Amino acid sequence: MPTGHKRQGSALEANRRDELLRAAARLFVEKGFDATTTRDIAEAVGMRSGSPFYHFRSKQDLLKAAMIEGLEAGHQRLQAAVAGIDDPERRLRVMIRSHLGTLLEGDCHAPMLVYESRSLGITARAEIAAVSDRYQQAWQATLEQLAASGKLRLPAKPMRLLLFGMLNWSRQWYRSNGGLSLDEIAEAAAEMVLA
Amino acid sequence: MPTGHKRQGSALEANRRDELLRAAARLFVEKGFDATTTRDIAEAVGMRSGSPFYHFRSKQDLLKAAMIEGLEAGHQRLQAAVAGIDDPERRLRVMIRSHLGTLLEGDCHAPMLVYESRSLGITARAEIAAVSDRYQQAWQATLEQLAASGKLRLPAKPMRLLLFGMLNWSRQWYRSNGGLSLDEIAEAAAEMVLA
DNA sequence: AATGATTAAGCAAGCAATTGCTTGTTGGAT
DNA sequence: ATCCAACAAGCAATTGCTTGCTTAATCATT
Repeated sequence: MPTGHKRQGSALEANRRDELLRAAARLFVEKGFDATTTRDIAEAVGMRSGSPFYHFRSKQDLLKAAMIEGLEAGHQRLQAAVAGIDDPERRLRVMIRSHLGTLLEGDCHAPMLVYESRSLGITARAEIAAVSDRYQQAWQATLEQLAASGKLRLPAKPMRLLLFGMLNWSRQWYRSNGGLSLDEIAEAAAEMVLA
Repeated sequence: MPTGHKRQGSALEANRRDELLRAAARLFVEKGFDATTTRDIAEAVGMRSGSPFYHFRSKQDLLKAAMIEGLEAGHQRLQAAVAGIDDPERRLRVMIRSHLGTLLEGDCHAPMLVYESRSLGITARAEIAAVSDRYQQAWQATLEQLAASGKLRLPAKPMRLLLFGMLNWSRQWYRSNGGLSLDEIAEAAAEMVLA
């Protein structure tokens, strides 16, 4: 493959860096940012205690990178899910289901890292807020479309805030093996939003 | 005052202990449990770094006590608010407003400490869960009453979970000086719950 | 192709600061 | 005289992070 874009060294580098990112995200969500030591993260990927600092300048940098990566993965998943769906009601239902998926499925749970924002400096917090805002705007647009045709029980903005509360808070009580399924939660939430 | 139940020494003790509890609760909510040092707490009430340990055996004990105190204060506020209200719809509205009050008004914000449960040992977590359950049951009862007369948009249990999500998550975006007021949030939430 | 220079990636060791908590002591109210 | 409440001082462990070095892979030049 003479036109390969990556030398082997670079590929390995990216892999290890991603491993660190994923392990850190998992541990941060599991135990919280402060309760997770850089030694925990290193051990999780089989490195020595100081080695992660070759890939990331600081522990906070690691958190910031994990948050941005997780937010953008969720954003792309959302965009892919709604692609080609024109009916706004149907689109909202798909968005709700997609959001619950990134929030509760798999082992990453990256969106919940946003809750650890306070561990970051103000400049990093602003970066996160910018990425997060783009995600919110996709929702705002769809909700306003629904509100315009009288299909929402509340104005778009308060509705968005309350809806995100319902969805995000589900991380506090959702258990994958019992109780409501993701589809059921999604349908229940949609039921409350739509008039 | 021969029948006084408290000597002055005890009264002062209780005062200082309560000061510690309130300061700790505020700091824990503000910065998180791990990011708050026992020195922060001591300084907040004008003590030296080791003195809080005269009143509390450990930092975790301080958190546990603050959580229980906050939860029970909220519970009493709720009970007082609904006393004598028989109409279940009216009672739910009052409960929602009361819950938002304990959550967002004043400077204590104790209910949000529940989110710091993971910093506790399992036995302490169980104690907290027990107190928290009593609070939830008051809601469950009222919601079931409403569901029985067909006034709920969803069955009582999922409705309770989603409702608490809407309300508790409001701490993430509510600002006392702009946007929606507590009364407006309460009304919007009630609107979504009731059929 | 062979050789020397450079770099990527990580290890070993440890530093400086912080942390929760303990110990022995002291002033003041009863 | 007694004892509550707090102080002064510091210990032991942990923490994020740094430094100097090693190993292997890559690159440039002959």
